[in-house]
Amino acid sequence: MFTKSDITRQSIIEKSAPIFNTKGYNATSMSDILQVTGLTKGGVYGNFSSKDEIAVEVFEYSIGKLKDALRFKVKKENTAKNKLFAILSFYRNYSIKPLTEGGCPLLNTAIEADDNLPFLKMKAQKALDELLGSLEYIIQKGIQTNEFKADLDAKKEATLIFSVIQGGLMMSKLSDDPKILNNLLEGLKNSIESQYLN
Amino acid sequence: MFTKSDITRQSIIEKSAPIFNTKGYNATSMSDILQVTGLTKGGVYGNFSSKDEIAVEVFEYSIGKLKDALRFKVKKENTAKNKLFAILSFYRNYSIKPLTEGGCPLLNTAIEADDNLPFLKMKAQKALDELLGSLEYIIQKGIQTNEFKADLDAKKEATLIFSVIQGGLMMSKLSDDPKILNNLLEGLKNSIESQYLN
DNA sequence: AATAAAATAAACCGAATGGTCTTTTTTGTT
DNA sequence: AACAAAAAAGACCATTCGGTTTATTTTATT
Repeated sequence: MFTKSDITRQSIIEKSAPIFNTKGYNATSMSDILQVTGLTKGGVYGNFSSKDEIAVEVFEYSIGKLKDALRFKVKKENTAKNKLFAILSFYRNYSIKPLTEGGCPLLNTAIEADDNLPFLKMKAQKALDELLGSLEYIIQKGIQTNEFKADLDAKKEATLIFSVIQGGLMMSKLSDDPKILNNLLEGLKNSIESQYLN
Repeated sequence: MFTKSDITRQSIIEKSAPIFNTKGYNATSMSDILQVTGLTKGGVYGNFSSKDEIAVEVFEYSIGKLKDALRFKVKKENTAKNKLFAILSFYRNYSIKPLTEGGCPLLNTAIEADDNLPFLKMKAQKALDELLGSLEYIIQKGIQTNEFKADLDAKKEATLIFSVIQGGLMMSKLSDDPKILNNLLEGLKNSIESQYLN
């Protein structure tokens, strides 16, 4: 059963997620969180011991949502090619319609945390490993089933695809132009079609 | 002639740059700046009207240094291919040996500023445009001189190269692993060699 | 050397920060 | 309905925030 505190806790996480993802960890204040949750300090600090703890759980919540959405789209496809295409299609227009307001939580957290917030950096590292791992796994499977060329370097290709997505996201968001990312995704699609397939 | 205040102003910018680029705009406090410059509030606010003004000039200083360094390396080469290679070589090990402590100021500023700091976002937008433009120009020139294939899409290729660099930077920095970026750069080099040349 | 101007020091300001603590309210159990 | 336990309210705290103001020192000009 869900205790009242479970529900409040989850509500704090869900309502704070867009703030952390938009303003970042440093610029998100406790009073922001109080405002968006409608709670007072007692209510929040009764359920979390610190802002850091909220930030960590918010990140895991946001990244979990992203992973779930990707998994859902990938699972529906049967070929490695179509699984990769599903991932690319997931990121189409992501710069203007992200899953969580503020853009990609991995990118945002990675940049903000890498020099100063080790407790968040660790979580982001793990998330990156998992996402890259999934991508690599799909490609590896494609090779094993003879759908993809045998000499493909799965890890290398996974890294390339993900770097294009993340770099493209940054550029599209900065330029307020979803086409930058979308064109890159189209390019990836073409090169998968022309270079991966047997 | 340089007035005393010119020198102090420049010294504040240069000494603050690593802090802004490492901690970000929000996490950099005026007292950080006082500490690193050895000045007091009077000394700093006599030369700058606000923290925002310092942040903007620091960004332009850091991005200027990056552009200068790139220009210097590019100018030494005579072919479009070698100019592109010079750019790739500039980013080799950038995640562990950046020009300015804290990594790429464009990437850092883009991510922190895009939702909340419009005055910095504008500057980062302009910097991205210029860097992409230079890249595109090199490729375009390569096409015009018949060094590169005529059907190359210069803008598209420039965007792809830069997205890989920026995405790779993020991943290398997050994973504390320069090889991620270096391998991507090597891949870019190979694909320029095999797909651009006539 | 005297003086005017530029630059810096240092005290001060109100507002906001993350966090604590006690009191009150809400909840589930009997 | 009574009561114990859990949860939330809200006053309170020291510290830090960016920024202002006045006094002092340093610099350049004569």
